[in-house]
Amino acid sequence: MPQARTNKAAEPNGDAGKPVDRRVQRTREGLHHALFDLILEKRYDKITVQDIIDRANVGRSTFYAHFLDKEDLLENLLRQLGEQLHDETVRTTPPADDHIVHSLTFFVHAHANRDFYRAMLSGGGGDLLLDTGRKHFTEALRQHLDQRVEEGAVLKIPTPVVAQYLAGAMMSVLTWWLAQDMPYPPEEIDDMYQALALPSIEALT
Amino acid sequence: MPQARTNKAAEPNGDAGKPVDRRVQRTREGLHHALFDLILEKRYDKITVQDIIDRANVGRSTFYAHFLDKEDLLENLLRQLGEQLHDETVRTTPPADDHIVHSLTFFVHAHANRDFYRAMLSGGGGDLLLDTGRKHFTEALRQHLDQRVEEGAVLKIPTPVVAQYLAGAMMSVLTWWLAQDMPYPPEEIDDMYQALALPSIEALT
Amino acid sequence: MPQARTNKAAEPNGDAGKPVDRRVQRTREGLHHALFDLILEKRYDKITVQDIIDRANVGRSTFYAHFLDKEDLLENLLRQLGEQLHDETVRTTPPADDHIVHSLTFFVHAHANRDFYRAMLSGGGGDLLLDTGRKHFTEALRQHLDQRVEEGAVLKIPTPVVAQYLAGAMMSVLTWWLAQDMPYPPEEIDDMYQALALPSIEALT
Amino acid sequence: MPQARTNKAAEPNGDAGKPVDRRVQRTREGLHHALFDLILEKRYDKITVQDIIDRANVGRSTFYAHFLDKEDLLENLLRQLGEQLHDETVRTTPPADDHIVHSLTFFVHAHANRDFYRAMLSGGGGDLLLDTGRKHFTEALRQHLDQRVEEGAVLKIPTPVVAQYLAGAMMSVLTWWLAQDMPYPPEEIDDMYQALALPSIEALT
DNA sequence: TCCTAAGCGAGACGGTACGTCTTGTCTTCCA
DNA sequence: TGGAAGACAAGACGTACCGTCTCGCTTAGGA
Repeated sequence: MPQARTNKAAEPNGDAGKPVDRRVQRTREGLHHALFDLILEKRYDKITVQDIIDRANVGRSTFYAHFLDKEDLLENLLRQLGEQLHDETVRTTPPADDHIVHSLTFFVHAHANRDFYRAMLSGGGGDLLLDTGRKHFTEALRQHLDQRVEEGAVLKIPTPVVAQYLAGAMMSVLTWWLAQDMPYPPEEIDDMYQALALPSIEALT
Repeated sequence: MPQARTNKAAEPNGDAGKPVDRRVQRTREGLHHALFDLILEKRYDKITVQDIIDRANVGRSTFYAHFLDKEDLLENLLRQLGEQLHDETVRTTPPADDHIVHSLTFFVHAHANRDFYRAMLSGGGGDLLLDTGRKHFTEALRQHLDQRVEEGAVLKIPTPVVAQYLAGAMMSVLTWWLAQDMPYPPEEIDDMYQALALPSIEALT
Repeated sequence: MPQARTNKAAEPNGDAGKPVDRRVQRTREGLHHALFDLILEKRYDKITVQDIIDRANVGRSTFYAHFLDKEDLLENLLRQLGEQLHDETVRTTPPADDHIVHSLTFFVHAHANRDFYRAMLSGGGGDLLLDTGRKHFTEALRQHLDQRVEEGAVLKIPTPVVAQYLAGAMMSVLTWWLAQDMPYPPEEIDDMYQALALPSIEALT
Repeated sequence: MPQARTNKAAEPNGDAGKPVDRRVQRTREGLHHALFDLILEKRYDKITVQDIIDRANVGRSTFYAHFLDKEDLLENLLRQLGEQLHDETVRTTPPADDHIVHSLTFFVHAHANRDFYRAMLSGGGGDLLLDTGRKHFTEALRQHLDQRVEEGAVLKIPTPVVAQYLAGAMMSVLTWWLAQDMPYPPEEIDDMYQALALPSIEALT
């Protein structure tokens, strides 16, 4: 019976609760790095736990003390990357933006980490990556739309359907763009996405 | 080295070359059935080749004589379902249709086979199902759009991007709809999809 | 849950029941040999299942398909050696023998297989070897003594105690003799054993 | 490289050199107790170091600061019990005794500590117990026999062989007696042992 | 009485072996 | 004699212990 584990990096916020052995932090980061590097080298679904712990110079039991399995580690890694992405989004947002959602940031982030993204999408781990991305995106859209509803707008189509529609379209375009070796710069592909998405949204009310 | 195998269902049409041992056909169908049933019972990615051959009352080597692996069998099974879907599409199409593609058929088919679809999407085999669906859909869209280009229309956005966008949106909505236990009848969810897709297409020219 | 397994070499006797794949027999013998060889090379309790299967060129699961664990394999091996010993005992017995039990055969057998015996006794697997030996010996003694009782003899001490006493003494002398690098030929050490054992037996009635 | 450790209980005699933190003594005793108790509860070879330190409320490193491993701890424990046995032997010896060695004390001691003995013998730790016992016994016999030789006796059989023979027989009878749930009182089983051993010794000269 | 070195609990860690599981190949037997 | 049954090699999995180690806390014993 795989018992629940912490799976939490030490909260970076002020000095709180647990002291958290510095070793723990180092071990977790080492495993993150090891997986990240390995993904760039071989298909995700061919990577074994043994590969990871060899790379990270970590004992087998240590791995299982921190993560439930390879996938759990990946989720953690993705969460971290997601937070990094989110920080960028928030920090770099131009105040006035006629785009419904920060889709550009996605494309830029994918472009910057193209090797990793491509490796994930073609190596069998794409599901998790896309699901994570879709979830973020859907959430952002939902908030945007709900806000408009609160402002009095009346939508012909339920919010979740719209959010799901636009997020799925986004992920699909992103995937295709990466698989084609990014034949357009991030800004251009984003323009296309927005050009397709905006009419749908405008037609909502 | 996994050598190439037949991987072809025996052509059912009378004329063709091979006589095709009736036993072969029976074996293949037995395996199809076994996998289909098992998918309804347990997560796809927890189903083992052993499970399948036990269910089908077939020896291990027999399985590998017909299919490369579990996934190959699934592809075969999906192809069969796809053909069934295609037949329905073609047969039932109303001649004049303001919808760009036969999205309704997808929803209807998913509704009819909801248990199977849901099992696939939540059991780890969703990728293959969605990819197959997306491929069909993308292809239909591409043909539709190319035809319009040939008729002289000038599109602001490259055809493949549009096709990918709309297909991805479709799959995403379909997935959400199934995961939510189909809160709308197929016709209604399809209307929503079309309501979102049409403005984008009209804005293309 | 480790389920019960066959643990039976195919009966060599005429044509009976199971056909028994020849491979099975070969695998079992290969594992026997591998363990036997390894025992001569390193302490028994430092031998791992991995060592054994590497040596025998056998897959891990194959090992566990045939034996419960390392100890189970050893038991099988010892049983085989025991049968070999028993055959010798029966075959070579001089019809008239003033010795109470065939102790000489033990010493001779140990002498012939001295490397194996010594390795077992010093390598942590002595228990099993001695228990097997003691069991054989005790049984032989019990039969001898019971027969005398049936012939009308009256013993001052219960048969099992006597059998246990003499068998334990035997194993102890055997162990010591081997540990000392057999400072006497088998016949001589056996004479000593008999010289010590006979007075006890004669005093019984 | 496991370095040598003290492995010595603090000399109880007052004057000696080192002051020896009282905590040390307490810790060692706690571990002894913990192991002793655990042996009565579960098979010796299923007891882990973790079990022991949990029971003793001791840190892992503390355990290894005092003992090399589980077996080392057991040896210590047995040595302690052995000294207790030896004290009894010496203290309670009747001045004149026609028995060659104090075999009775063994039986009595085993009877008094029957639970512990039985647990050891059936739990995989019997070897160490019996070896310790056999060593004590052999030594006592050797002294007895050597003394007789010095008195001019001529033995037909080398002393070590005889000692080994009688000690092994003793341990074997003891083991059997315990395994049978002690069907005779200690005095009776000892009488049997002596009745079997004495004729052998008398026949020596 | 204070101070300091030691003993200690707690437990993270690298390692190793275990017994289980699944895969895709290969051999044997049987119809 | 061709195909089904299933034995097999390979190797990853998650678990269980081991013996080492690094932390701070507590505490005895010499100053």
